[in-house]
Amino acid sequence: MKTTIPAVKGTREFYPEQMAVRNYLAEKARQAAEAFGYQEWDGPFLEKIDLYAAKSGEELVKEQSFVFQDRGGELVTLRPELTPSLARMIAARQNELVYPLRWWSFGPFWRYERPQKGRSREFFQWNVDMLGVASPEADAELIAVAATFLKSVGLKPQEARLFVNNRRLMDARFDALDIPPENRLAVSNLVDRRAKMKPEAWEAYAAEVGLGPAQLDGLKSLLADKDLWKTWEELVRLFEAVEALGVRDYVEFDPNIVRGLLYYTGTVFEAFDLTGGVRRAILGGGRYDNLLADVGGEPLAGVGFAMGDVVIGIVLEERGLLPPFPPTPAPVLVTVFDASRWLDSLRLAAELRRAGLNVTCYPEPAKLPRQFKFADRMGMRVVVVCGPDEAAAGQVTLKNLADGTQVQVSRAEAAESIHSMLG
RNA sequence: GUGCCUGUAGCUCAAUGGCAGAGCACUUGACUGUGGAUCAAGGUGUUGUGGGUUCGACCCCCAUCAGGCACCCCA
Repeated sequence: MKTTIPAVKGTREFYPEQMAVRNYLAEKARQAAEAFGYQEWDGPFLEKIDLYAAKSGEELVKEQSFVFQDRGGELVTLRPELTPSLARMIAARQNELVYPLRWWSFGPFWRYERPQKGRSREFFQWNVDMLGVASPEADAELIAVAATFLKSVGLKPQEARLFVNNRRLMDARFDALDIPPENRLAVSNLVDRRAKMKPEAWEAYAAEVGLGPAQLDGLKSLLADKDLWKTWEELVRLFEAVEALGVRDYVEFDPNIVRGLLYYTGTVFEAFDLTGGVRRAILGGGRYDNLLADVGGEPLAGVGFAMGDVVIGIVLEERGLLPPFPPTPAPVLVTVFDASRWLDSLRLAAELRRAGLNVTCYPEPAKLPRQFKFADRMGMRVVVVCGPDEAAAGQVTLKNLADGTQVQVSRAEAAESIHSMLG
């Protein structure tokens, strides 16, 4: 026992019940993306570190990447995000691809962080992007994909919501407050930080950033103005489109959403759990119209979002929204009565499989109570017994574990009876 | 990278500085052709590791390792 090697810090082990959750999330993500016509794609899991040097934040590359030297001496990293791979792959075939391009992906990512609630070092992320369209209506579609997903996993508008803002709007308002362009990043960070700080500390931070009392008052009333979006055409059109797409109740304007990533140029949005639990964003995204040009491609407008599997998993777990997953994919157990009937049980199981059923045959002769208990604990629904009595009569016994009833039928019609028992 | 908290049975956790325990789980039986419920019986620990204080340490002190939570950053 003492010699066991623990799992790597920040990784998660997917026992069958956790694997079922992961597959469930991936499947719901697929359905939401495909309902809007997005194509599935993926990039490499290993990339050269240089790919991220250009556009990702300094910290992401220098502090949070799993970097190592390969045998050829090259510095490679387990991918910490997908967007740079997306930009490269699109730039490489920019003239051949069909626009507007709608792509989605679900796969593993790694970031060397201190693990905590909602954050692990190895996680899965759903990415959805549209390139080639610069309209607010395109932004609205991405928001609708996200809202469709939230709805499909059972989250109601009063439980989870997408908060939307626009960087150009905020920049215009910062200008109106005489906040110089070189201070915008610092002020954006200030806004981003507000929810996590005490008011006094936040105001002290504001002074540090260089805001005067009048500017601070202006900023505070700006951030309190829930109707600010009505003054900005892009957002007016976005909300009209969101309404037309049928997800308006999942979307709300919030001037406090700015997001950390540098490459967002217009619309930005984040989804949060409204019911407490986790204070982290479930998903986040926005418009990035300069990214392709920044990696050497022709200018190409883009909008997209990413959702990690960890936070949404916690939210659904805490809200009791995860459906029950049967432990086994086989709802039928064929018992082995004794050694003399062993091979016949194998034959019977094979017959049932040929009839389209997923069937587990108990792997050895054992007392029936043990075999029934096994079926019960594995969540099976029908147990098939073919002992000496049934065999002599050419029949099998079928027991329905849900209600305890059982019937004897001829072996030839066993499969059909089981099908009808399973509904 | 910074701060706080926690390491005791397979799991969740007790134990004033004085004999290391309970629940759950597990195995067996009551029930040798039928699961869940109930009852009974069964055994499991280098108290994370190394040192120190003490007549005596799970408990106090130091170091170390591991984990959790928050910050940072972000999905």
